Amino acid sequence: MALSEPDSTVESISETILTAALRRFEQYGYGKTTMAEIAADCDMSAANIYRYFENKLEIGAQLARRCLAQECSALTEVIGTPESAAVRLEAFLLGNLRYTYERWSEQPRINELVEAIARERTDVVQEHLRIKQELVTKLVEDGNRNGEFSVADPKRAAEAILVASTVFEVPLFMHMHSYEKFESMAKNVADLILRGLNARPSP
Amino acid sequence: MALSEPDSTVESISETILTAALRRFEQYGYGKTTMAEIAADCDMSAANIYRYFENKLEIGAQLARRCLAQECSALTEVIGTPESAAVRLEAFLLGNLRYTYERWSEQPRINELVEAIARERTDVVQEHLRIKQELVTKLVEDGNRNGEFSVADPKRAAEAILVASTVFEVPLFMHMHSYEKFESMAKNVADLILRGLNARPSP
DNA sequence: ATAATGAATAATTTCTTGATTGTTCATTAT
DNA sequence: ATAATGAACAATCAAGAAATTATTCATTAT
Repeated sequence: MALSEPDSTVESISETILTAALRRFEQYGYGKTTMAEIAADCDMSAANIYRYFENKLEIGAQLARRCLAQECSALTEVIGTPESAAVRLEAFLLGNLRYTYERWSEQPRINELVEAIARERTDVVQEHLRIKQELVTKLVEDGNRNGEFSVADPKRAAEAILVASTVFEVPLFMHMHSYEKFESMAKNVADLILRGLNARPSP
Repeated sequence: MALSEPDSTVESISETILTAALRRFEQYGYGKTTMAEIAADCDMSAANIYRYFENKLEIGAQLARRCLAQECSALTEVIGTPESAAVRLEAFLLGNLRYTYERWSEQPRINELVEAIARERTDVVQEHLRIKQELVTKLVEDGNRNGEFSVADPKRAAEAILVASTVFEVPLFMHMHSYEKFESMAKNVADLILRGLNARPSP
């Protein structure tokens, strides 16, 4: 059961603990796994974990950070494509949705972790949103640069875009519609954001 | 304690019950008020309430419907203004936010009711959203008519607008920011929706 | 007939208590 | 010194009993 980890630097031991915790959280959920179990998986005492992590919630927070960072890097790829900014914005919204939905439907346990963190470690979520906003800001600036967009305040626009895509980011909503319905909603929102409502001077 | 209600039609008695229930729900919350208490306020037995309502949840559902209908009529007023469609759309988003925020901060008990209904009577919420979508559809069509907007599918656009304003409709989010912050977010979203990201042919 | 009730039942909630678990710390090993 | 532990303590959780409450229905009033 023990994870093989020959090193014994603080980093590698922390890593061992995180890996063990993740395995437990995935399989049994955050609430049901005990510090003693995590410790046993690492061949150490529960008390010793506290030399590496402040408490259980902090272990959860670090894992959640990784999980969310993974999402961000997936979205970064989507955004880094050589497509038009418009296409990439829609891909961002759809990717956002896909990630949330798949985590909700395929890893309900991990989702339990994310919800606990959202409740008790607001800072982690805030930071995640900040990073996402940076991503979108970059995308909008990109669109400005190549003439697709003409947005005066890209940061402001990025914030609005994130706010508008809240439904696609929060697992809580996922039970309300089918994936297909959400997909159609995301496309509609992308369309709305891209074109706006204003009439254009017709040529 | 009894509510004065001289009539004895089914409607008036139902009304008496609803009024008593609302007073209890406002003061003590949905969960804490008992059918016996509501009945006592109406000078009748708990059993008799079941001659007028299927069960406690149905009383809650009817009150929630009224509460939500009140919101809709407030928003209808906002939309019925002789302002431009753009101004009215922003007013709609801000009104939406204001209603949610005030109910959350000033009537936390009633909010408890709304949450119970959202969980166990999805139909009531769905209907509310449908009506709201109609409102926005009208507004968009209005904008189309007077040349402010040029939206091919107003219903579709209205759906997207509602989806994009989810944060302002769900009490659950209200604790995340101050009212001022939300106000600024709503304005940003309104701006985004109205103008879109696309570059316009500059005159 | 219709309206209303009290008593009976079923479902929920609350409370209590024991066990489990997170966390600390004095002590032991390396 | 640093790393690790077992024992102790406090907080939380779980199970089941007790009580409360929603709901039904046979019966009584109007």
